[in-house]
Amino acid sequence: MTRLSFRQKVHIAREDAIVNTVMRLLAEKGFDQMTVDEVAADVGIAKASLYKHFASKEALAAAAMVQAIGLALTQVESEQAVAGASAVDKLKAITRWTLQTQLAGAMPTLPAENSSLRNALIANRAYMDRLMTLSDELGAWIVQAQSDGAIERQLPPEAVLFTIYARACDPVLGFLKAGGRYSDGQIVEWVMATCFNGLAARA
Amino acid sequence: MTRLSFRQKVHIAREDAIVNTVMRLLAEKGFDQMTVDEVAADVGIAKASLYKHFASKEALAAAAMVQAIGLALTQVESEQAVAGASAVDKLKAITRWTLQTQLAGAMPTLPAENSSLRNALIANRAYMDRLMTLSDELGAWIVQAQSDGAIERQLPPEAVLFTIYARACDPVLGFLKAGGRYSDGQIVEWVMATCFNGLAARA
DNA sequence: GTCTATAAGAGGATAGAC
DNA sequence: GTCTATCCTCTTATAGAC
Repeated sequence: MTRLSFRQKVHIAREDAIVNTVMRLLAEKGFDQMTVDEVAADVGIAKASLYKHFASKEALAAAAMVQAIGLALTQVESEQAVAGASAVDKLKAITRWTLQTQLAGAMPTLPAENSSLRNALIANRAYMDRLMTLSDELGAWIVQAQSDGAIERQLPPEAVLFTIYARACDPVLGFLKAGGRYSDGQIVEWVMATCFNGLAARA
Repeated sequence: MTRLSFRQKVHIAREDAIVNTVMRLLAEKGFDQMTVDEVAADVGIAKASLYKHFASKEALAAAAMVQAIGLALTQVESEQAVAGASAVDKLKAITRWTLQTQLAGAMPTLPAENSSLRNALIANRAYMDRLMTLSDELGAWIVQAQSDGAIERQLPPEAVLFTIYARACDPVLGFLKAGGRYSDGQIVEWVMATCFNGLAARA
C-alpha cells in the first residue's frame, strides 16, 4: 500500500462520489435515460470536468457497474464468514440482499440483451473479471447446494445462477411497491418465496 | 360490421404492417433504442407518412403494446375453451406461451418503472382497458387455483399475477439462449420449472 | 482539473409540394 | 397520404482560457 498525497486522496474521493451518483442514477432511470449533464449537476462539477475523469458515458456506467459487483462480492465474502451456514442458506442470503438493494433504489439495472451498455461492458476487462469472480463464487455454492439436495438437481447450475442474477432487475418488486399496500420487508419475502419455492403450493 | 372501401382496407393493412414492425423492433431493441427512422425504413414508407398514421413515437409504441395485449387475450380465450383444464393448467399454459413468444423475439418489453413509455401507456385508455381485462381474466384463474390448493395460498393474487407478467421480460431466457447450448424448448421448460416449482428441490 | 462556451450529430417532428 | 427537405431540441463530447 503506497502512501497517497492529499491531492491524490481528493482525486479518488471525487471519483468515488461520481461513481456513487452514477450508480444511483442508473438504478433510478437506466442507462439511456441518464444524461451526463445530470450526473455532473448531481456531483456538483462541470460536465467537462467529468470527462477528465471518465472518457465517455459508457466508461462512467462501466465504473458504476464494477462498483456494484464489488459490493456484491463484499456481501459474498461476509456470507462466507458465517459459520454453520449451508450453501443454500448463503444463496438465499445473497438473493435477499440483492432484492433489498434493488428495492432501496441502489441496484443499477443489469444490461439486457438489447442494452446499449452491453457491448461496452463486455469489452471492459475489470467488469468481466469481477463478474466472473462473482459467478465462480456463486457457482460453487450452487453446485454444493445441488449436491446437498437443497437445490433442484435437474436444473443446470447456470440456469440457477442466471435466475438469481435476474432478481437484481425483477420488476415484481417495483410493481408491488407501486401499490403502496405492503412493506418492503413483506415484498422481499414474497419474492424470495416465489424464487425458491415457486408459485405452486408445496405438498 | 360495416363494409369497408378498398381504400380503407389498404389503410388498415398499412397500419397493421406498421404496428407489427413496431412490435418486433420493441422486442428487439426496446423503446429508447428504437428510432422512428428505423420503423419507417422497415415498413418502407417515409417518416412523414408514418406521422400521418400515428401522432408520436409514444403513440406508435402504445399501438404495438395494445396489439401485444390483444394477442395475449386471444391466447387466454383459446385456453378458456380447453375442456378439463384446471385453473393452474391454464396459468401454466399462458406462462409458457409468454416465454415462447419472448424467446421468438415477438414480445415487446414490458415498461419498467423507469421506462419513458410508462407514462404514455398509463395515459392510454385502450391500453389500460385491455390490460385490466387481461388482469381480471388471469386474476380469476389465480384465485381459483389458490382455492384448488394448486397455487400457494400465502401469496397475494397480485404477487402471482405480477410474477407471471414478469416472465414477458425475464432475462434468463436470453442469457440461456446466448450460451447456445440449449434448445428453445429446453430453456422454456427450465424457466417454467423455476417459476412454478422454485429453485429449491421439492421433497 | 475546473470552468464557460460550443461543436457535432442524432433523432423526433413538421412544412409544403404533389 | 406520400414524398423530400428541413427544423429544432436534446445530448454527447471537446476547445481553450484560467
